[in-house]
Amino acid sequence: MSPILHALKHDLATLSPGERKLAERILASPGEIVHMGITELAEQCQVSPAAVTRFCKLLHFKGFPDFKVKLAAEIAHGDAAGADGSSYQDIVAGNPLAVIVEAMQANHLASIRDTTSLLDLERMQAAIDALCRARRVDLYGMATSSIVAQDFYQKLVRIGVSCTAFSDSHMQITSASSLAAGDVALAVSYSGETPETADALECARRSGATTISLTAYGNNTLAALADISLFSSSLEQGMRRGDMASRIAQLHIIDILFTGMVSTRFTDFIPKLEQSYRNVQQYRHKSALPEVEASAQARAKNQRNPLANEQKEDHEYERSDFSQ
Amino acid sequence: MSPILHALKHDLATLSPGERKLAERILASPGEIVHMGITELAEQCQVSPAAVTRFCKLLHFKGFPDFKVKLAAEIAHGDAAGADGSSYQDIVAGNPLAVIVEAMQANHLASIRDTTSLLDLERMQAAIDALCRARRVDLYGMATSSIVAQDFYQKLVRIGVSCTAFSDSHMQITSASSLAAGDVALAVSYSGETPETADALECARRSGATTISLTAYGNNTLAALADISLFSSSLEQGMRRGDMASRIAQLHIIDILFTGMVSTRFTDFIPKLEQSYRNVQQYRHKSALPEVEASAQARAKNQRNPLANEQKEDHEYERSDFSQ
DNA sequence: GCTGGGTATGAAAATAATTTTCTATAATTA
DNA sequence: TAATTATAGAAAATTATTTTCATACCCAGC
Repeated sequence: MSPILHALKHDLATLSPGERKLAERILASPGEIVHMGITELAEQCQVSPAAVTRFCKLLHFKGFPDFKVKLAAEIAHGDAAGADGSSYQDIVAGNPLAVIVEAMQANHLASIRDTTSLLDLERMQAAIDALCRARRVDLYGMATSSIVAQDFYQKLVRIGVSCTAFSDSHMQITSASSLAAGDVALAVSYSGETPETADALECARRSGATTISLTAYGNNTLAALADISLFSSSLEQGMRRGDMASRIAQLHIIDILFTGMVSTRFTDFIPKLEQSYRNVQQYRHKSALPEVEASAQARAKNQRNPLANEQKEDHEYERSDFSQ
Repeated sequence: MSPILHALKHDLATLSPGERKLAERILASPGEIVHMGITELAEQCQVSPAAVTRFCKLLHFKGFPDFKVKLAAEIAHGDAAGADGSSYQDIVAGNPLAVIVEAMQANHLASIRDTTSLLDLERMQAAIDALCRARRVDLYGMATSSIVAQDFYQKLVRIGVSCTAFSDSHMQITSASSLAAGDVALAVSYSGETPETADALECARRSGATTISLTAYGNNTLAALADISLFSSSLEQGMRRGDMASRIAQLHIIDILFTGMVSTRFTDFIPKLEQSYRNVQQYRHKSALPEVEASAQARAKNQRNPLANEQKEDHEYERSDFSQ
């Protein structure tokens, strides 16, 4: 099921009566909703059109039309399940490797696709702008989410943005306390309910920083706390180890943020980026175990003589100038 | 390509000038159109809004909103970006965000697909078996690749595999020296030429450990050094910032390795996995800033009263039992 | 049982989006 | 050249959506 519908079902219990009527109607036949006007839907649920708009805002959409378009995209994904494997598959025990591989691919592909179609470009742009203007950037995340924070940290350091990504929650708070207006704090959490991360973001907010959250789609504490809330696709109930797909989706968003930043301030950032890679190559210590090179050369077919080796290396630096 | 876009392209020649301008704009980036109003599209094409409505009617839609919803559903099917399904797009400067998003999606989808199809299941299985048998696992990776190593580290710790993932190259060597036969060392590097990583893997090999490499596809030092070499998809030449896609692909492989391990030794690993998540919830400290919860509640409409809040939390633990 | 503060909700006003109608102009043909 | 038709915009009309505001409601505290 699509992230939107999944989130709806999840939140059903916490919604007000009017909102629940809407949620139930939408879950009953999402395909019809996308061809309705706001008035029609409101009538069918015996609520006012205003309630529908409110409801869509609650779900973090810009309004009813925005909701319709995103919903249409998502239920289209669901239809395509099978052939290309566009729907999430749970991962269970004792499976042959081939099945695991297929399921994993399906999950990862679906989570990237769903995340992209949920994306709100304006909010994304707002986040990019804030990050570009920031004097300092703080990144918060625990456990799985700390990986995502670390990843962004590495990227930001390369373009000379001063930033921290402590995985220690005390340090997170300490750092958050020293933020100022114009700075940015970005908090990552799959559930959006990790207390340590929420604390840090709240602390950053009080310090006057612009706060950004990156969580699974749906209503959660972190998203409510943040000035700009970004979402990755959420998985169905019963999807154990959903954090694998979510982490991929979150990195996908980080990549978009980062590329957006570089694109926005191209002339500032690109030289720094290039320089940082050149310097890593230049100042890198040569192998500590000289024999490694020799034994590796003997085994690697493309490194038969020193000249070929040199050429390969040069080429490699150019080609993968942004990679390790 | 979707039927709508296909029909548009087909009819291009027969359309009037104004209509052709619209058709071309729509074909240029269908993904943007679905988030536009009729006025915005009209302006960009320098035609009147009336022309847009006429155009939609011509295509047998009820009107512009109807067209948008149907188009959204269609491009969701075939993911407009990388329509052919498998070609990488380079990421350049000064692009509008929508283009960046499309390119990023295309790259990530392609890199997961390509990686999967490159997969050698036998080697994969061999790696899984070695990892399952290992008394101890060492993970090596610098910079970007250290993220991947850290990620695997977190997963392995959760199932009680003793393992290390130092990002300090001295510690890597130190740890590698103390490995024994039956242990496993896994080295991650996009280029496969990172000297520090190669040193560590070589050292591990000399200690008698089974060595596994995870690099971009192709001949490289690391792959030559390893007993089992695993590959992620490599990007085309000239692909700058290829490490974004490569990291996603490498995590994809890590996920397969991990799931394969859990699947192989299900009864050993699953209880540990579950227990580790339960313990994280149980021993977690409550929010250090009590007001956070209150202020979050005030903002999060789905947490309107303490009872609903409790219910939500309980439910949350069950649902996201494997996530932060 | 009343009071006060918050929540939920709809009515109506305001705004925005879309469609229709009407008209003008340019192109085409008899 | 005049009649005809296709094209396309301006403006009006319509419709859809959002916002604002007022009210009713619920529940805790007195």
